[in-house]
Amino acid sequence: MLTIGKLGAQAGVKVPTIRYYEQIGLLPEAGRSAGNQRLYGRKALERLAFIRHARDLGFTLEAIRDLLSLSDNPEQPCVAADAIARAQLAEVERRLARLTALKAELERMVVQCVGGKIADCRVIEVLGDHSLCSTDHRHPESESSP
Amino acid sequence: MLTIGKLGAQAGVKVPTIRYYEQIGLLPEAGRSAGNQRLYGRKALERLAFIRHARDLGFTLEAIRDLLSLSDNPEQPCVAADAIARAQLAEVERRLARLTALKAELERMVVQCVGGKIADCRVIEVLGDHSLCSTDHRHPESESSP
DNA sequence: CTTGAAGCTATAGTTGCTAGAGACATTAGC
DNA sequence: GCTAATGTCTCTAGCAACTATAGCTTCAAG
Ligand SMILES: [Zn+2]
Ligand SMILES: [Zn+2]
Ligand SMILES: [Zn+2]
Ligand SMILES: [Zn+2]
Repeated sequence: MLTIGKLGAQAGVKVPTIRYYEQIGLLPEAGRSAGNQRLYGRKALERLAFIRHARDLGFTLEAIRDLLSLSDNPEQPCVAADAIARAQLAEVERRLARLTALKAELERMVVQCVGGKIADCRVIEVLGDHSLCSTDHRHPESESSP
Repeated sequence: MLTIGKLGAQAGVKVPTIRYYEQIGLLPEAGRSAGNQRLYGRKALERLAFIRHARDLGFTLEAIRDLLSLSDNPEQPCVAADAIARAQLAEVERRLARLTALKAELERMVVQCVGGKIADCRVIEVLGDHSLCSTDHRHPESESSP
């Protein structure tokens, strides 16, 4: 049996994050010790490691919630899980495309600046005028982190 | 003079976002009409377009705040602005590297799954065990959107 | 047996907006 | 001139996915 701190250390997840996951129902309520401290077993560690890994791969908590409930039914077909993964792949590919364009623009900006006064700075100039950009990098819609 | 709606349409920024930018001090308080409605001139439009463009390029509002205050002093040297742009470029490059690794892992996952039961699903399996991954894609630290 | 680390709850803050409620202003049609 | 439809006003609350703080209690080492 692991305390929350050991569990977090094993899974690479901070203690408040574990409590947060429990609060939003991603982890089941942990059993408690006599002194009211959470205690975890091997299954909880596996589940938390799954969450951590999926987060590392950029899945949202909502997607992870679905993946977890799928993995709780091992006899079901896996098409739904695969669809979630493919959607995540598509999302990553979209971000990749956008970041590639951003990188190109940022490189252009910093390379073109010859380093004088702000009034002549190419960085400031380009930021003020998208028509100076070489690509259409504008923000289409929603994203999030990884 | 533009109302907030026209300004937003011109700059490609939603009305509540403009009010939010004013609230956090990124835009100066706008003048008001007799009926207490905000009115904007050409300078406000330029400033808002600058913000929008910088957001599109992934700069944080904090970075944009600094860039704006730099651009308000046109006689100063531009090294600080260039440093902000280079930091943003570095950030984009870090995200790009990470997303590239994620893409590889996700592709591996979906390709390896032969589509049977959840119990045999490669997607679920890999999510549960990072040692099945081909790269070290783990989340080092902070990120945010672009 | 004492002390310091680790745990507990509950609340609030982060970033960059977005959505809603309910009241006032402006504009278009008749 | 009047009314209805937008547009704008303020204020508050909510989103993701945590992180931080405060003020407790419990546990483990010396
Ligand atoms: Zn410069
Ligand atoms: Zn541009
Ligand atoms: Zn599968
Ligand atoms: Zn992995």
